[in-house]
Amino acid sequence: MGEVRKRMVEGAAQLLARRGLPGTSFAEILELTGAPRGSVYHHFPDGKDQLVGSAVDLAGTQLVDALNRKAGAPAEEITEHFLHIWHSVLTRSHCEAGCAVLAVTVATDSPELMNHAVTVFRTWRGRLTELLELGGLTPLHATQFATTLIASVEGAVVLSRAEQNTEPFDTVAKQLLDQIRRMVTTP
Amino acid sequence: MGEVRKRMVEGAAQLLARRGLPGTSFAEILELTGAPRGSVYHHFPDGKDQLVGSAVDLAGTQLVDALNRKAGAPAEEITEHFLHIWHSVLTRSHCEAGCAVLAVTVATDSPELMNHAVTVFRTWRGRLTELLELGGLTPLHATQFATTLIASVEGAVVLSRAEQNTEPFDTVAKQLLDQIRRMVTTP
DNA sequence: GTCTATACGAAGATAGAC
DNA sequence: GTCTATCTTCGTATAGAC
Repeated sequence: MGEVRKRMVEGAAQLLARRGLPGTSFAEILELTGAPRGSVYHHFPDGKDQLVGSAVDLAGTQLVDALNRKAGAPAEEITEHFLHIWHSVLTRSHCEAGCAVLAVTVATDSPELMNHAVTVFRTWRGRLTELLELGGLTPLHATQFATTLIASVEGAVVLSRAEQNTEPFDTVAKQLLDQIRRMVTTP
Repeated sequence: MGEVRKRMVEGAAQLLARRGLPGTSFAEILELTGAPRGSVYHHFPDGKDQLVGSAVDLAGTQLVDALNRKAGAPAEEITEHFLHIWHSVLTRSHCEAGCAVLAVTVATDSPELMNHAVTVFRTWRGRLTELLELGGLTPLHATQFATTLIASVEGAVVLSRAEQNTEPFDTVAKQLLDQIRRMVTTP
């Protein structure tokens, strides 16, 4: 896997999160990464869809990798970690960035690209469910809470980005933590 | 307010919800509504931003109007109604449509348009807070839950649309109802 | 692998007649 | 208010040399 290609995929993921699908053009990616224009279709013969699809996959695996670092921890800690990751996305970008995968789902017409996004969402739900179950939740609670956690955080990130303020996110995060604590203490 | 203009705004709102900001082009709007091409810049002298901004405003007021029909009802019923509205958006469109306001926030570069979206989100939070408080919640619980309700539902709609299935939404909705019931019974 | 140049199409916007 | 025609910009994609 080439170094240039990797930088382009990372750049695309960043642009998706910050400016959405229409804002993720070749011109912007090349400017951001300094990659050579001539190599775009060398690395991505299928064009933009292939590049964006790779960026979605990258965003997917990055989050899974981050979650896996807490494998075996109690469900409450898994939740805290998941919330921390997304809080960092907001703070590190001064509330300019959101979720690259969500950005694709609401703007693409390509079934191919949508499949990438769906796969990532499924993977997140699946892995989060496993980790929560490993962390002490019943299988039912684990699946249900994993879904709510992802949905709520995705929505909270959207609200906080719109407001340019982490307050909406923090408010939602607090309630999610309350919820997981109740689940842990009263099974 | 002209009849044609109204149809164009409604069409834009629908396209935003279904195909996102890039999919909401003049050509599509004209095809969908049958409006005359020649009158686009007559009704919207400031072009696309003005049209999309109006569509966002429309989506905003439509939801507020729908919520207001339950004014005075218990908090649990307000919550059910809010969930029902968004569930209908999914089922009526066979999971093809989502939230027009969210679609704009993650794809626009225009601060002007973002302001429209932020205002709508704030209005929703504000009105929902009032209705929940009117329905028996403490002021603190009302603000907090209003934010969580909007964030969770927005995220759940995204997941369900991606999956082409209301299951993620239903899972999240169930937990939100559990939560509001706990808030009502244990103040 | 990378370059320049360019074709092609889509979408937003404008001009001027009716 | 509505029409046709046209301009411009931008973004994707291709061609062919180095």
